[in-house]
Amino acid sequence: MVTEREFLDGYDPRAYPAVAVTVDIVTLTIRDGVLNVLLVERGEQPHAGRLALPGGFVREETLDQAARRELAEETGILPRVHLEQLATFGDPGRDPRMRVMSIAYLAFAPHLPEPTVGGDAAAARWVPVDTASGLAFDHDAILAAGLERARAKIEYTPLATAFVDDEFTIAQLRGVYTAVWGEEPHAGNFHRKVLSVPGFVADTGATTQRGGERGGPRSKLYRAGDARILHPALLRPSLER
Amino acid sequence: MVTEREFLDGYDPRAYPAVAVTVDIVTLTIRDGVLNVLLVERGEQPHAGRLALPGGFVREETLDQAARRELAEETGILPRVHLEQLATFGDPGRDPRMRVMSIAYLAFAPHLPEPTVGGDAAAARWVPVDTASGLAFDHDAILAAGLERARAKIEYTPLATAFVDDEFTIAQLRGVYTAVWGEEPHAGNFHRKVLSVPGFVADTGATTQRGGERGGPRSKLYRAGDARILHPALLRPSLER
DNA sequence: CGAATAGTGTCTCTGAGACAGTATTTT
DNA sequence: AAAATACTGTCTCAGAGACACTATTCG
Repeated sequence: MVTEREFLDGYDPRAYPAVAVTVDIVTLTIRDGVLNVLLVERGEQPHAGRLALPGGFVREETLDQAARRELAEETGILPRVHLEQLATFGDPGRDPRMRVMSIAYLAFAPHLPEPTVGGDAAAARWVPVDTASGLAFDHDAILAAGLERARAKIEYTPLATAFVDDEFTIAQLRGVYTAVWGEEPHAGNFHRKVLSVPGFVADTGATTQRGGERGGPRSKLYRAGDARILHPALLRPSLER
Repeated sequence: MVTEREFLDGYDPRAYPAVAVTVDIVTLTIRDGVLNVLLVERGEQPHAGRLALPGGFVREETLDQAARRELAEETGILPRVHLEQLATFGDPGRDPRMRVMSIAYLAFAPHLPEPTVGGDAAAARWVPVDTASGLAFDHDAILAAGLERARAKIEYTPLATAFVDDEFTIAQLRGVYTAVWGEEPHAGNFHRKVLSVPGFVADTGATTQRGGERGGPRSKLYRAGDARILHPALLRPSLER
């Protein structure tokens, strides 16, 4: 990594152009069957009034801690959120003021109430991903990277369970795939498949209190299983193969 | 990302603790059937004398450009190397001198001569990944991340072709999978599979000049095809399913 | 010649997807 | 009753893996 000539003990960091390091978070959830992303409205220039991903400076903490802290500040506490590093965006000029390295994180959240504006954010709100464009800075690209990661990740990991409540039905889980992929898997085959993948879901023995709103039997309730990867994977129908 | 209160127009970056930003590169190649990684020997403290991943400071350039530039400086020019961002390592204390954000890159290189020590590196050399441990800083973890990425990536992309010459035989391609995965796919099934995946390889019409060293027919020569993803994928035999 | 290897044939088993059918619950 | 939905049965086809076989070329 750091080479000898450039980074001697006597090296003075202040002799180099300053670089700011931030984390920006693509937080996804599903509301009314639609994939939503958490955005904040910028109050200051540049890009005042535009929507942006929540984020902030990295302090004396790990990057993961920084992401978790920022997310908690924006939305109130988030106990069971899945967080993972996505990619780092640091091209010159992405922020007009100075060089900013943004370490993007991806978060999968279950359905939550409206975000509590506890932190810095002037106004944080959920926005359907279809209508989230024209974001500040290069956040359109960061969001796109997060969406693609999420779509790929629920294929071979049980992370779709991070979008639903602790106990859920197979139909609710299917709703996650429908919302994230933008297309509905075949209900019957999906059902059998989910139950056949070892460790994906665990039966609770309970069922829902009533059937669907427009009829239908009560469904069994499941919990997330202990598998960390899905074998075999659930592959997206499209993505021309 | 950057919030209003913390990053006003009058914000003074020098008021914050300085952060250095580097790129570190996991460069993989195959030498004599063994997966090797490019390492440099550190001349200065900390970790003087230990091996480390090559890398250096990010200048006024994109992160991809920084990685490509550093790699060229360490190894002489690299025309057809595949480079991709891996992850960012920036926990406090990973460098004892100051906060250093390292944006790790992964490079797939065809077999190359010994690296030309054109750049900063005191001594750069290829090291079999099996024997590459005890690296400086947190480079063991970065290397591990690179290896796992490489192993997964050749499953569903044609990037294994980045490890071989422009024209190659199926057996050479199989050697790539053997070296990267650490286990040999079944020769006959591998052969048929590679030819059956659309766009993985393209027939050149030519064959090798002679058969194997210990006998066997001449093999056909192929070039990389135009596929960017492999359908269906080549899955690792192990990785208990 | 004997050994090694390229490339192909074939069989079995798993799993994906299409489709249909049954049971249960709603309005 | 009619509609909706949970869940299951069954068929077909693609593909993975095991194994065997032929053809070619080396020492």
